[in-house]
Amino acid sequence: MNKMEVPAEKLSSCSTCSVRRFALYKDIPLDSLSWLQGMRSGQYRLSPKQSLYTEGNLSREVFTLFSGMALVFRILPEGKRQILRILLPGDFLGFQVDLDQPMDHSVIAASECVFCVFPKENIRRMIREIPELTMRMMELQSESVIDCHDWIASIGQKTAIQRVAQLFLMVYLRIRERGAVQDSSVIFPLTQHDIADAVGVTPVHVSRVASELRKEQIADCKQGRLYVYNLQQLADIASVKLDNTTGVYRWR
Amino acid sequence: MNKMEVPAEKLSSCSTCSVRRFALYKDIPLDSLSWLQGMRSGQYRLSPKQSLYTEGNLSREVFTLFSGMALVFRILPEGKRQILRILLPGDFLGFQVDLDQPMDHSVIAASECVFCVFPKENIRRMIREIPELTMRMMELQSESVIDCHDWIASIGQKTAIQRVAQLFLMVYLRIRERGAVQDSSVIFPLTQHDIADAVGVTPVHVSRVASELRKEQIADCKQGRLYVYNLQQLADIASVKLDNTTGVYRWR
DNA sequence: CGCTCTGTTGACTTACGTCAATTTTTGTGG
DNA sequence: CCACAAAAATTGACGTAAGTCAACAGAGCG
Repeated sequence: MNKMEVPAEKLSSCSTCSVRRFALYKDIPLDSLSWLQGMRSGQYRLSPKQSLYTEGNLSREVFTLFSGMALVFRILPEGKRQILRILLPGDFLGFQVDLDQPMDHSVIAASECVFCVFPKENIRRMIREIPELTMRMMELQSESVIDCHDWIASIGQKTAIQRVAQLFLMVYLRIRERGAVQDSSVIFPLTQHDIADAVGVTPVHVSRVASELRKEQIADCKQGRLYVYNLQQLADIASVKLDNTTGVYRWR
Repeated sequence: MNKMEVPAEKLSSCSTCSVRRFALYKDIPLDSLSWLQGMRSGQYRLSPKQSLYTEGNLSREVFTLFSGMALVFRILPEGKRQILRILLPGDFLGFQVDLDQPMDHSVIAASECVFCVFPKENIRRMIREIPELTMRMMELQSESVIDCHDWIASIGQKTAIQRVAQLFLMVYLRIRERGAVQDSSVIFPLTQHDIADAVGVTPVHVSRVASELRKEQIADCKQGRLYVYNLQQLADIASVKLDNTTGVYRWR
């Protein structure tokens, strides 16, 4: 069996959820949280490499990643894989307006993952009943499109080292928002093969540019962690303008 | 002055609009069309190369392309341009949930264009007042994300000729849906430079792969038109699976 | 302890980029 | 409608970033 249901007594609770502020539900008032939790049908636990759902299949559920890291990807007819999105805790996935449309992508766990599960009908009900949720939903979708634009511009116009640098930067900053930086490093379970499929180069070449970044003491990724030694230089290489007007470096 | 307001007596009318079936408003009941038209603040006419709005600026308006072809793009710090979306009649653009967020992209006309203009507040009102519009809005956003996924997978994993073939195919099929095919050709005002910036290769190389497709009698693009002589072969080269279960070739 | 997965490194190939000269097409004004 | 300039496309010679192939070295795991 692919994914495991988390037993009822071990389910995490929405009211104390530390990643709710990144989730679809971030603006739901505290007194509605138990109602929200009632909408959730459960949680799935996945081990690395296990699949949540697959391209071409229907899915009756949508998800919020609760913990771990997961990959959204497609397999092309020639068998090549393109990674489309890197999922971090709080990320919402699997939503489609048309319930009977097959998924256009697959999802696998990159590390040990827990997903919160919501039947699609519940999501539709939630959207209908809570107008703010509708706006939040659109906000998330708009962000998705903007992220896609970043990704397209990176793959379309940048060199291999720039793309890898941008990927490292993006993941690092996103994890940092979640407060999970330790000694300027973050958990990073992707293999170089995964990175290669994300940025559209060969694994061998990823190895080369990664060792370049290591040699220059800018960033390193080893033993499941990503070390960023010089954020500004990493951004310069990626040719990304960091906004640090607030004292904290931000993406745009 | 960049864009020209269409004078009131020459405005096109929503009730007879031939591209409404592709637009955000496609499911609005006929008796609400004058109300819809009241939400529209006017129309802009743009000549080729003129800009509708620019990355980094705020925009108080959203748009539906009524006629012509336009390009959504970004300029990267090094001055390179990545085209992110090709706009056809009926396409909705410029929407963001947060009214004070600057645009993440720019839009220019590729041919003579007319855009329907809606103040953002009106769109928000429309969404609030017409629940079906909300769902339709999400549907459009989901489609946008799927299109982005197609685009990413193409430039991430395919060769230059495959990417160009996919672009030709996509544009051809989308225009064909709109019923604007003549002698197996469609209006196509993009230059090879535009194509290059869309698929992430050099204009010189676009010329080479285009002449390859011409030599093989598969497709040709000249004098502002795109000729598709062999749709199936074009799809094969692009490595796109066409669905012709309905007798008509469709993208997925 | 051996097996598999992941990453590294070197030699060689190739798809695509760059530069530059030339032709063709498009647009504009007389 | 033609003349002209500007823009777009083509072609060839040559350069280079990244791909391919292959051997090898650690790391993780039963």
